[in-house]
Amino acid sequence: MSVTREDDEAAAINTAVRLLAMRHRARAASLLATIGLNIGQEVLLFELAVRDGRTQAQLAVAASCEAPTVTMAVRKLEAAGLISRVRSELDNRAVLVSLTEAGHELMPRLRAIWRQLASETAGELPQADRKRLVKLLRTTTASLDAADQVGAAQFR
Amino acid sequence: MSVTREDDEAAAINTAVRLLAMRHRARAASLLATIGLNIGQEVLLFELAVRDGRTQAQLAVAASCEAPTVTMAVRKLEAAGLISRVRSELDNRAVLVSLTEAGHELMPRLRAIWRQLASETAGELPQADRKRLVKLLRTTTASLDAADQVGAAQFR
DNA sequence: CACCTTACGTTAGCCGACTAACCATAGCCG
DNA sequence: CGGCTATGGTTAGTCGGCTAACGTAAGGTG
Repeated sequence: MSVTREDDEAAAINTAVRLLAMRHRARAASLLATIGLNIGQEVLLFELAVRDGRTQAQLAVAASCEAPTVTMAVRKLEAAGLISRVRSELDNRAVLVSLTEAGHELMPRLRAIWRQLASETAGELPQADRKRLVKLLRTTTASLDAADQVGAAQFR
Repeated sequence: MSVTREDDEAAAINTAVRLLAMRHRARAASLLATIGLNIGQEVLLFELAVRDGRTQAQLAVAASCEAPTVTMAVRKLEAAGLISRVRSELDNRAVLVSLTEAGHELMPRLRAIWRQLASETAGELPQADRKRLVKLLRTTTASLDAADQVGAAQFR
């Protein structure tokens, strides 16, 4: 058996991340379904609630996903009547996305679901641990980003 | 603006989890690709390395995913020559999955990649924080599991 | 023994995320 | 001005995960 202590630690970290990711996503999907949303759409709604009338490209950056993902999500949100899309007058390529009245009205329920999910995730933790958790999650995410930059840079 | 402090905390937690999940998965996929693996397959290989000759149903439980997911992953791993499938003699429904020679030989490289990923994720953290991170991830995962049980129980 | 239920595995179909390739428009610059 | 490059958005196709439904085998029970 050539499994070292390091292997065990690596497995512990990687599987812990993977399992939380799966559970959190699954639970989010389940909760969002109760208000007729699919997962992935909520991110855009939250972003638009903060600042309306942004382009899809801006939303992709804000949501930290790719353009085609935004295209599909935005299309379904529009079909659901929650957002509207209008061509920008300043840039004929760009599309400005805004919350409709229905979209605005949905936000309170969406926020409630988001609080519920966060509570189910970390609600049992003491306040200090919750802070720590978020901090650690952000640190590790940033660390992975940096590694990915380097990794990608090798192919230039 | 009806966004409370609680909403902010909820968003902080949920987005932090979501972002780490995305980055970690993406980086894992990128690293696994260097040894010809697709994401999702590594879990089964690790499980088989621990105990060989398990049924797909057992693997599904161990990998914490659903049966059809195992079916597809196992099929591709077999096509890649890394595992073999034989019908169980004790139970004609079951299929026993085992690592092939090639599968065993791949493990060291797979472990190296897993260490690399864990290092890129949490390598910059002091040892104590790494411990804390894993503990927090597991606690939150368990918490979500419990919530999901309750949530699902409502439909009975 | 026959039946009903449970368990294993597969198939079909859906969904969100990605990449690659494409079209159209903007913007820069010789 | 003409053309090159960069940018916004869409389309097509892939992949992993899920649920639902199916066929088959095992196993308990009347």
